[in-house]
Amino acid sequence: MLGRPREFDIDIALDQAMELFWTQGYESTSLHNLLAATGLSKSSLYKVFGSKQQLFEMSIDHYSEKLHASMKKGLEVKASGWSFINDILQFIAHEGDRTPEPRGCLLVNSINEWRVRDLEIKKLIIDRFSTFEDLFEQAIIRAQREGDIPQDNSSQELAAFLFCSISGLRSSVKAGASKEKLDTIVRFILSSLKTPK
Amino acid sequence: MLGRPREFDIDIALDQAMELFWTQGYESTSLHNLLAATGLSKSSLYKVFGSKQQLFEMSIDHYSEKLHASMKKGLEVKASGWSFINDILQFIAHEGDRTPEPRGCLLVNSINEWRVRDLEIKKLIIDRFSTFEDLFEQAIIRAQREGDIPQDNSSQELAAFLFCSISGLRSSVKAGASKEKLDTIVRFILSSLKTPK
DNA sequence: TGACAAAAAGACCGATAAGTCCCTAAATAG
DNA sequence: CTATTTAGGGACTTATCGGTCTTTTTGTCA
Repeated sequence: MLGRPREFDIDIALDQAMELFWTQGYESTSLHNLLAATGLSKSSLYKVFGSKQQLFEMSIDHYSEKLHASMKKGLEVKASGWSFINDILQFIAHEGDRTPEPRGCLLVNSINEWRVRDLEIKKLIIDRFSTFEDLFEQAIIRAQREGDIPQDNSSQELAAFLFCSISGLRSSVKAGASKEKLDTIVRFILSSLKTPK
Repeated sequence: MLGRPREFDIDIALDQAMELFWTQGYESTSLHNLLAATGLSKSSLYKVFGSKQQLFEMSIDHYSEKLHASMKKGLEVKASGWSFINDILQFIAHEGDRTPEPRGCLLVNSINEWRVRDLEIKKLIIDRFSTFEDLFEQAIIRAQREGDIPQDNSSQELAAFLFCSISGLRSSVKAGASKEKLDTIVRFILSSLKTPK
């Protein structure tokens, strides 16, 4: 309790930094940008977050936890596992309607950006990926139980396919595909999940 | 014919620069790296290619033309449209076997890297994308003619789906998915193409 | 009130970025 | 051989990068 009290909220600052990394990527985001976005001074940022890279890692964590929590909640709330999957695909496909410059998923962006350089970061990202794939599998298991997806295929394999499809959909959105094309892709993905192999 | 003759081959230098951008991305590739990779002097590089960004744009062109030519050739040579599609998916899925650090596709990487900043570059990349989607459509049309893909779905829509799936597959490869998982994904993609919707 | 502790401001640092420019080297044309 | 023309080497410029450190401010506790 001693000393001058902090004038900012760490969580809010982290959220703002995360938003910036999400929009711009790691390399293109300068310390200067981060200071402007968070309103922190350089010394405060370094004292609290250590370094740019550590702040990025914390941003990845923060993003994953936030998104995962909201999706987990979504899965619990939705009427069916199938509608959960459907809604996610729709939401992603229509990102271009909500913003002129779709930024996709921070994790997918980052796995593409962090190539050779830092294996620690890659590991961190990959680890988070599996969290989401697990969640998709839960949704698929539920949809199979509810009769919307045939039991012929293993839920794990279906989850891998769905995850891959979503990554591709993200790229297509970024590549500026038309609404019609995106709708078509979503239709195909959904239909593929329903088809016994 | 006047003056000191050039001591390097422009096309070779461009190819080397392209390889570097492909491996490292734009931001992470410094002029210094480019000079080392091409063996050019700074003045030569600027005289011939103008700037780092122009060199990158030329690299995108070069990559697209090279890849497109080889795929076009491949489509002509292959026994069937279906085997062409199959082989491409296998080739991409197994990139991890050929190199410890898969670099994916320069175009997909770049569309992810060039976010907000430069719309000209984004346009250039998107334009190249459609070239490949067209080629996929040709392959699908052929496979439909040959009876390997049902005619129920429009070739254009199938091409959009295939293209999206390939982008996703590339992300999965980069994310270090296991061989089994990648095989599963490929199996699902192929099966989806064969299924009337 | 005064000692103390922590936060904030921002001057400062070395490294490196992309890009310019000048000078020398090397070829040909006359 | 000389003049001309272009290529190449690399010093130089300006800006910005991530990161450190000192100084000042602002609070708490005794």
